[in-house]
Amino acid sequence: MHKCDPQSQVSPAHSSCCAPAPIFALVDGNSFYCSCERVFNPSLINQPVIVLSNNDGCVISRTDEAKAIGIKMGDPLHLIGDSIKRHRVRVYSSNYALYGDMSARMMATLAQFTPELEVYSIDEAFLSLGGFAGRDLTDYAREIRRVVRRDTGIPTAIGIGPTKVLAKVANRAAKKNKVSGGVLNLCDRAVQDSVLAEFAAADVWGIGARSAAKLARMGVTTAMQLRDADANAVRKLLTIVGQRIVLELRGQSCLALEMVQEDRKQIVSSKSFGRPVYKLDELKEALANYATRACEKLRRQKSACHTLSVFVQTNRFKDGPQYYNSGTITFGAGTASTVRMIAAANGVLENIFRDGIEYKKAGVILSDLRPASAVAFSLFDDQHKHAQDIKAMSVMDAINARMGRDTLKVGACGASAKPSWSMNASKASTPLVPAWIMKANMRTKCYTTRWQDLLKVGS
DNA sequence: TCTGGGGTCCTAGGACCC
DNA sequence: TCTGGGGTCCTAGGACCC
Repeated sequence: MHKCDPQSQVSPAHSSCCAPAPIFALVDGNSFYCSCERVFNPSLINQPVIVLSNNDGCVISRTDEAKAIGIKMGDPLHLIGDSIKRHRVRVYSSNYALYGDMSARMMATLAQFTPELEVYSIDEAFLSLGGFAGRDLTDYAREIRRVVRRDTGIPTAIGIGPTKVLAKVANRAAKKNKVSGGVLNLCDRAVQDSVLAEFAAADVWGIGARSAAKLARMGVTTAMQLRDADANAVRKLLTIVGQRIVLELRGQSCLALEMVQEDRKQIVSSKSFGRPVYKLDELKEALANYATRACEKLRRQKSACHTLSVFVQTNRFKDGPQYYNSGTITFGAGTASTVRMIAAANGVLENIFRDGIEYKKAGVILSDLRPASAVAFSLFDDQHKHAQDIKAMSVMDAINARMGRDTLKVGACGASAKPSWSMNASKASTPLVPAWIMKANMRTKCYTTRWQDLLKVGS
């Protein structure tokens, strides 16, 4: 991520004399996951809807109607059962195949409006509108909203500002303030003043709970106060990150648009188990599956991994003895081989495993990633074996890409058939289901990515 | 019974070298 | 034997984001 050091950077980032002053728009899908569900199920419109995290654990997306009855982000499902029943909240397991595809459609639509686009997350994109300064940007943003809605079905809010942080503020304010029509332009100083005065410092992008508490002790509780605070004092309190936010609030752009997606520096695959796990073999099977996912990502970005970490842990929400342990192994010559990774993960696991513990979660972390093309061998590495691995993996990837995920997999992942989601929650905890299979009892179909799930009209 | 998963960046401190 | 500073690299932990 490119960031200007405000210490060395006296003039703004775009210092070139002929380049237009930067203008950012942040487009954000409203209640994105819920909106995706609504696109394929119109009966959800105007209803309270929530989407749950993995294992149907807690709330990660909610519609305005769900917010209105007091359901909060992160609420555990099992604590809001009453409210769900009373208000007939429609509840869904997350369906990332669907959301990922809807996201791609939204981004493709946005790309029609500017060549300079940064896909920031699954439901957000920054657009550079610096080249459109001659136009009425509020009108332009309304047009963007209209077309995204028409072509994807997703409602959005758009915030405009001279910096990313101000565009973020504008976006949040646009969402809250219904009269703005989903668009707010914060390029004007007077508008900035009126919005920032009412905007909580804790809601500014980059200010989390810890930082908000520190600022409050300084007497800073609004975004306006933060903007007008002494930048050096803020730096002392919140490091350079906080100082950058102050400058951004003042309209000095420190965070640039990043159009190219850099390769990941770390790949994590970890999950809580659907049921308690005690046995080494079960952990091995779970980790084999996580390592498989991680290596697929690794190969997709054409990297090789030089460090593998494995961790296991108990349920941190449960009273009683806790256990966490992790171990690491390094590869002299980097690898992206699922087979090698699973073998290595097993080795680490045997070192950190203790008998008689109720495990709740495990995972693998691949780090020290470097280009696969630059793997360096020592005298003792078996280069022939390495070449064979690469060939085997590319065959496996090709088959899985054509025939579907896990058509071909390593034996250590377990032979268990894909579970049937028609089973209910209580049955899902029978030992027949592998521990690493996630609970998802309320998953919708993959309308956009599987032929057999295509929506039928008029039948 | 039931509480997500996957990322990034920054800083401080230790190890090591000259 | 004692004393000293400066530089780099690495890692763990904290904080934040979606």
